[in-house]
Amino acid sequence: MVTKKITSLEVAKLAGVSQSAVSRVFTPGASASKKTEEKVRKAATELYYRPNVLARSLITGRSRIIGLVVAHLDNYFYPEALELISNSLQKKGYHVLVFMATKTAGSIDDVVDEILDYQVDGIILASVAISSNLASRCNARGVPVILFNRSQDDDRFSAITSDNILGGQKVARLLIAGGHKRIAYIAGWEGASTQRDREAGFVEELKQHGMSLHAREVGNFIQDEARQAARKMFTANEIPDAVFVASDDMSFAVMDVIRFELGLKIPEQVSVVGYDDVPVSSWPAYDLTTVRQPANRMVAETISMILECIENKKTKPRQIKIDGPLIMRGSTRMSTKLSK
Amino acid sequence: MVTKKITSLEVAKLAGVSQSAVSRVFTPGASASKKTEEKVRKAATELYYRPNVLARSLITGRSRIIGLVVAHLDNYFYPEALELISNSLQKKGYHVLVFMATKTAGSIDDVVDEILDYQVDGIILASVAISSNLASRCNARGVPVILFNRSQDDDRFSAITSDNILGGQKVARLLIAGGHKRIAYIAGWEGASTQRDREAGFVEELKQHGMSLHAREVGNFIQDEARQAARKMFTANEIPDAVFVASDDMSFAVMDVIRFELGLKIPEQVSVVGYDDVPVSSWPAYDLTTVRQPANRMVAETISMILECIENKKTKPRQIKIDGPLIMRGSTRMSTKLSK
DNA sequence: TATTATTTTGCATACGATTGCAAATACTTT
DNA sequence: AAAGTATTTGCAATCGTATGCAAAATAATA
Repeated sequence: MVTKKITSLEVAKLAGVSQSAVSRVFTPGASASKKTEEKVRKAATELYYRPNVLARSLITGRSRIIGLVVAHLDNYFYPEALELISNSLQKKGYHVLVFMATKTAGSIDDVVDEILDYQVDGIILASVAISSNLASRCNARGVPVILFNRSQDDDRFSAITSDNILGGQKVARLLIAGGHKRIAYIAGWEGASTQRDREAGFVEELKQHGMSLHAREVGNFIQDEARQAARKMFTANEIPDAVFVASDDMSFAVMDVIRFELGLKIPEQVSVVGYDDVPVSSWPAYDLTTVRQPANRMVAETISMILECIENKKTKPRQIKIDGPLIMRGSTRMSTKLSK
Repeated sequence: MVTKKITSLEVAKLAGVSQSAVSRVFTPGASASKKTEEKVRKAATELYYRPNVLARSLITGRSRIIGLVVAHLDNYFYPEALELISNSLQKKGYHVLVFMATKTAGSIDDVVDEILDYQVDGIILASVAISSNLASRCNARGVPVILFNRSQDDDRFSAITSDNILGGQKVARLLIAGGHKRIAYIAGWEGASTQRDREAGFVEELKQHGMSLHAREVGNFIQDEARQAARKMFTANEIPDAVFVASDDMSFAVMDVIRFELGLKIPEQVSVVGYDDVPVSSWPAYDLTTVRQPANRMVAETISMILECIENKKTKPRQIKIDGPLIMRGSTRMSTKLSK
């Protein structure tokens, strides 16, 4: 049932040339005459021959595999990013080996070790951190590591994020301009640089205008926790008239609580702003004002960065921040008429 | 900067044993004495040695890589499935090489060819079809192909789906029981077995009750097209009082049109039913009645099936249908009071 | 303790490709 | 047509590991 594997040797025999000739035909940049090329290609298609990528990798030392570690696939920003990443790499002849960074499946370090076992040419960590020790190992093996949507105080790897500080500032300015007086914040997971930067920019800008947070809760980038946070925040004595939520994903949960559990009007009584601009945000049922994370540009930078590092081993890591626009929608009021 | 690669030979030298001894320690099921195992492990950890999966694959003929082709990552059912698949395989020591099946990136056949180049042990096609010719090639090479959420009239590969015919029937029964008189359907892509089965079950059950479709449009599983379909359907002379939409993803678009563009009330004037039960469906802003596709069970079957095929090359392909419950929510009325 | 049965070990080969090197062929040039 | 230059081509080594085989070491038995 299982036919024997077709190797370059079989092709060589059929074409009446040496095995190396076959290899050269399939190796870009190698020399072969028109005549042999023709013979080889004919034999190859006849036998359905295709080079064994693994065998090739063994000798070239390059696998054309990129390891991608991703968490939070439940936040739609990541599937989108994954799709873009995979597509772009596919076009460049690379492919993506995916690893989930779940809490259950051991530490990230173990996952990265497994990735390295596959001799990947590079690693992209999407919203995931890495230990200093393992970072050194990757470094030592010449495997570039790129952080996507997460930065880390370690200049051994590149990090691509949106400009979260600026994003936070923009949100603050918008809410202040809208005449909001009791401005609150629902934080993401505090270990994440994205969370910290968004909050820092937001709070700093409030301060510039003589304001400070009226309330603050933590949602850890998890919808259930965001719901809890919203309940607590909006059943207090003096409820906020605006809330900035650290991610769109959490925002939806927060809006549901505000509207359907507590019966408050958005934006008349409460303005809500999110972060990411995932597709759902533009759906009229939410119509969420948010800061766009330009996934396509972030991915483009990530890809060109990782390929550059692969081509040229001594490329210096860089931290890149990409500005994203504030997308004004219906979840925030601009008028200064008082709520309540 | 880049330290030399650590091979089993280095470890062997340090441990004072032969290379094969090292190999045996790292090969499950091979024999090695306590003493050498100890020496080898010590040397290995000291040098941070880990076996090269690619080299191993070359000789064993098994890569422990599963190729996964996925389209429609924008429909949340698929990220969820991807996460489950990757996690389950990770636990079994396999890993997932992802390929996007975009319209832009050439045909599926080319993609599958690329997958085969990596000597994958198996292929999962999520919502994607494959040509008969290529199927034979996979077969000939002993690479099992499993269809996930899609079936095909070809008994060379296994297919795991939910029971879409039954699902369609359930929806019909529900809508009939709710007293709806003008029942419509918005179809997915007609090339998909899931679409065909859902519609077949739905229409058949209507027929059993002496009814037929009051209106029918095609959305192709694409939100924009679903929106168009809804606009057309609900601006006609006699609009439906219930619509079954072939996927949740399209349902959201349809609901938005019905409520926000046309100002109709759901479920008072129109009942809406979707298919999939993605997370958004349970959010109160949509609160969509739908048929659940039990992703975890579907994935579990997929994994056990593919592993079985890998272990035992002569496993016969099977078509598995998994029943999913109808999830009653607020987008359908049960009372028989007439709409309008 | 001698003999047999069982493990453990190292040697050498194989997996399927790439690539440096030298010989062979093809193309220029005079 | 001969000499010189540029391309092609095949040979053989190599990448890092697994594994059959026979020898060596150990354990079990008498």
